[in-house]
Amino acid sequence: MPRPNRWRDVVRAAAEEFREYGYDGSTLEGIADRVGMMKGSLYNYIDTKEDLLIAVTAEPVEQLFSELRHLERSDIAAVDRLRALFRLNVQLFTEHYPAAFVFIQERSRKPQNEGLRGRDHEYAEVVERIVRDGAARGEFVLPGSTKVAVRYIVGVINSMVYWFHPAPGAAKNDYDGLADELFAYAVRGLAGSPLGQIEGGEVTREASRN
Amino acid sequence: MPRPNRWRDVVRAAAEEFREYGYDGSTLEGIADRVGMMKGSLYNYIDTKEDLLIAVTAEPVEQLFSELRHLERSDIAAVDRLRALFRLNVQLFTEHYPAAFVFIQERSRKPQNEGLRGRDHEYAEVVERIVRDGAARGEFVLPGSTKVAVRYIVGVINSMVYWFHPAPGAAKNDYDGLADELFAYAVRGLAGSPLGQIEGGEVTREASRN
Amino acid sequence: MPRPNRWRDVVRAAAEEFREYGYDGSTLEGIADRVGMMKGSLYNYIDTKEDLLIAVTAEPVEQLFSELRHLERSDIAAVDRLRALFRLNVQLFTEHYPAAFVFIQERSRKPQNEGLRGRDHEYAEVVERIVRDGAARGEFVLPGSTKVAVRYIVGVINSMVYWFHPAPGAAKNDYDGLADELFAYAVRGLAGSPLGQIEGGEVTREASRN
Amino acid sequence: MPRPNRWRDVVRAAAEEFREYGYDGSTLEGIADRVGMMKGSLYNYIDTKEDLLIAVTAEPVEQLFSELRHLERSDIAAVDRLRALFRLNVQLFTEHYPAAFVFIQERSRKPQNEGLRGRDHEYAEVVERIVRDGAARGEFVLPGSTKVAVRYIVGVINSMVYWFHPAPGAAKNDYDGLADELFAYAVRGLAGSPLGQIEGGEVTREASRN
DNA sequence: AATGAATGAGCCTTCATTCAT
DNA sequence: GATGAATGAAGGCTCATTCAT
Repeated sequence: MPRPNRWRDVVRAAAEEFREYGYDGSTLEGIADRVGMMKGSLYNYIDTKEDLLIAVTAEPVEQLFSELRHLERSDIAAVDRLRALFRLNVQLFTEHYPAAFVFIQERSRKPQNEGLRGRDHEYAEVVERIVRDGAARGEFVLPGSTKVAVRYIVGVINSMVYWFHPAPGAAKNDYDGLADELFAYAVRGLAGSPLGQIEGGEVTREASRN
Repeated sequence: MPRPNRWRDVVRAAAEEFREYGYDGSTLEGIADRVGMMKGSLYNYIDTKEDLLIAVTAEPVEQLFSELRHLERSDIAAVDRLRALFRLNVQLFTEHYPAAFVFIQERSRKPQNEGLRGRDHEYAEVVERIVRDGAARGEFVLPGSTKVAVRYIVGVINSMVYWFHPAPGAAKNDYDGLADELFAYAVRGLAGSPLGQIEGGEVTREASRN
Repeated sequence: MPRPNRWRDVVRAAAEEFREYGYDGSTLEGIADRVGMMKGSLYNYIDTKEDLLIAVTAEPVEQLFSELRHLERSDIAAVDRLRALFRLNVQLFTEHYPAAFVFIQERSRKPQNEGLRGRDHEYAEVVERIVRDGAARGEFVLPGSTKVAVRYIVGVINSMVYWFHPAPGAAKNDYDGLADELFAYAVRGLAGSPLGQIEGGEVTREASRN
Repeated sequence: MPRPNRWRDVVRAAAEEFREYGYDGSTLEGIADRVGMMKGSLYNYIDTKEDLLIAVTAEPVEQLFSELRHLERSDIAAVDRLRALFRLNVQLFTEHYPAAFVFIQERSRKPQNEGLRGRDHEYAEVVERIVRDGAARGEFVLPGSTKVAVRYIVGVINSMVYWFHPAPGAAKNDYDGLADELFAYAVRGLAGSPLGQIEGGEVTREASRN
C-alpha cells in the first residue's frame, strides 16, 4: 500500500501559513498543524525553514518563467506580448495565489532571499525587453526613462496580489477578462484613447467582479 | 545640560529597523541599539512593540490625510487632482521613506493592524472619489469597473516604495518630476495619446534617474 | 531504553519550588533545574506557569474531596466525622506536604486562583455541614454563629501547614495520633471536659513529637 | 508652609499593595501610584523594597509586643490572659488589617524575613507561657504536648486574617465580641462545657456578623 | 516517515535600582 | 523631596532544530 508522499501538502500548507502571517510570523508548528503532522516531522522534508520559502515559490516561479520564455520567442507585437504577460500573471495568481502573494511580499526581506530577488530582477528584464521593443516599434510612447516605464508595469501587475482573491477552485482562465481590463489601463491609461483601438482581449464587465 | 527627549529618535530608529527587517523580523534590541539605549529603556516610551509600529506610521499618515483633505476641497479638474495626489505621495515617500515602506509592507499582516488597514481603505476611497468624478466629467474613460480603476491607481502609487529610494537629505519637492512622469503613465498609459495633450507638470528626463 | 514521561517529576519539582519560594518567587528555571531539564522544555507539558500551580494542587485536592464525599455519606456521629476530617487532612499533609502548603498559602493571591478559592469554599461547606449537624444533634454547643465555628475549625486545620513537617518518607497514617490530639483541642478546647469523655481516637503522647 | 511628610502614606500604600498581591507580586510602581508619586521617589524613603516589608509590619508588631509585655506583667488568671490575648489580636487586626495580613502571609517566605520569623517565634513563646501557666494552675487540661496546644492557639488566632475583614473605619474595640466568641471556642471547644462556666467577656451574637 | 520530548538561543516585557536635573 | 529617564538583570515564553525511539 503506497503511502502518498506529503511533500506537496507540506508546501501548500507552508504557502498558506506564509500568506497569512508572513515568513517571519509563521511557525513550523503552524505549518505542521495544517498538514496534520508534528513539527519535528517536517525535518524529514526540509533542512531549514528557509527551504520552505524557496519550495513555496519555486514551482510557480519556474512555471512563469518557462511561459515567459515561450512568450519572448513568439513573433507578435509588443502590445500583444504585454497583454499576454498580464494574462500569464493573472493565471499564475489564480492557480498559485498564496505562493504568488508570498513571493511579492517576501522578496524585499533582508537576510538571504537572494533567490527571490534575483527572480524579481529577471522578471523586470523581461518586461524591459517588451517595453523597449514596443518603444522602438512605435507601439509605446515613453515620456521618460524606460526604467520608470518598466517599474510602472511591474507595479501594476504585482500590486494585484493585494486585492485580487481568486475564487477557491477557480480555473486557469477564469480571470482573463480581468487581466485584459487591467492591461487596458496599463496601456492607454485612465484617460487614454478609446478602448476600441486596442484590438483583441475583449474586456468583459463581469470580469471585474472580484 | 538639558536631557533631550528621545521619543523622536526612538520612532525614527524603529522605522529604519522595521524597514530593514520587517516588523516581525525586527528586534527591540536592534532598535534600542540604533538609539543608543538599552532595550528595557524603550518601555519608558511604549507599552508594547506594536506601539512602535503605530507610532512609526502615525505622523506621516496623518500628514498625508490632512493634505488629502485639502486636495479634495480644491476646485480643480480630476486630472489635476490626480496629478497632485501623485506628487503628494512622492513627497511623502521622500520625507518619510522608511515609514511609508513599513506602512505598505505591514498593512496586510494578520494580527491586529486594523489601524493600518483602515487607513488603507480610506485612502482608496479618496482615489475612488477622484476617479468617479473624472469619469463623470468625461476626463477619464473607464472600460471596466471603477473598482479596478481605483486599484490600478493605488497599485501604481504604492508599488513605488519598492523601487523609489530618495537620496538621503532630499527635499520635499526634489522628485516632483518623477511623480509627474509616473502620473503620465497612469493617465495615458504606455501607448497613450501624446504627452502634450496633458497640460501642466512637465516631465523632465532627469527626474527618472533613480 | 524507554524514555519515561517526566510530568510527575515536573509537578513534584514545581510543588517543592512553590513551597520554598511561593508562586511569585518561583522560577521556571528553578523548577526545570530540579527536574534536570531546560526551562523551555517545561512547555512540552504546560502552557503557562499558572498551569503548574493548578497541576500541583489538583490531584491532592481531588483526592481529599473524593474522601470527603465518602465521609459525608457515612452514617456516624458528627464528632466522629469531625475526627475523621482531622485525620484525612493530616494524612493529606503527610502524603502531599508541599502541595498542601502551596494550596493554603496561594489561595488568597489576587489574580486568577478562582480554582483554588472555589475549592477552599467547598471545603468550608463540608465543615459547615458537619458543624450544623453536630449542633442539631446536641453534640456541639455553639455560643455564636455557625460561621465563626466553621472558620475556627478550618483555621485550626489549615494552620497546621505552618508547623507540621512530616518526616520524609512518612506513611499515610503515621500522624493519626497528632490528628486526634489536635481534634481533641478543637472539640473540647484548652480547658474543656476531660478527654475520657470523647470516645475513640486515643491520643498518644508520642504523636506530638513533631 | 510645612510639607507633610509622606512616609506614613508610603507605608500604608505598601501595606495595601502587599496585602493585595503579596510581597513578590507587588511592585514599587504600584505602591508609588497609590501614594501619588513616581517610583523613583520612593528611594528618598527606603534603600530597598525589603525595607517596606519591614516598615509595614514594624509598628503594629511593636505595638502588639508592647501590649503583650503589659499583659504578661498582669496578675490575672491564665484564662483571662488568654482572653485578653485574643482581644489584643483582634484589635490589632482591626486597626492594622493589611499589615497583619502581610505579616502572617509573608513570614514563611524563604529569603531573609528573619525579622518576621523571629517575631513569630517570640509570639509563640508568649502563648506558651500562658499555656504552661494555665496548665500548672489547672485552668487548662492538656491531653498532649504543650507544643501542639500552643500551635493550636496560635493557629486559631492567625487564621483570622483569612476571613476577618474589619469594616473600614472600624474602631479599636468594635470586634471584641468576636474575639470573645473565638476565644470561647479555643478554650472550651466545639462540644465543650457550657459557656456560662467561662466568666467574663460575654459573647454577643452580633459580634459574629463579619 | 513520524513522534514527542528536549535543546538552546533569543525575544518581549518587567522591575528594582540609580542618577542627573 | 521629586522627577523621569535610564540601567541591567532576570523571567516567562517561543521556536527552529535535533534526536532517540
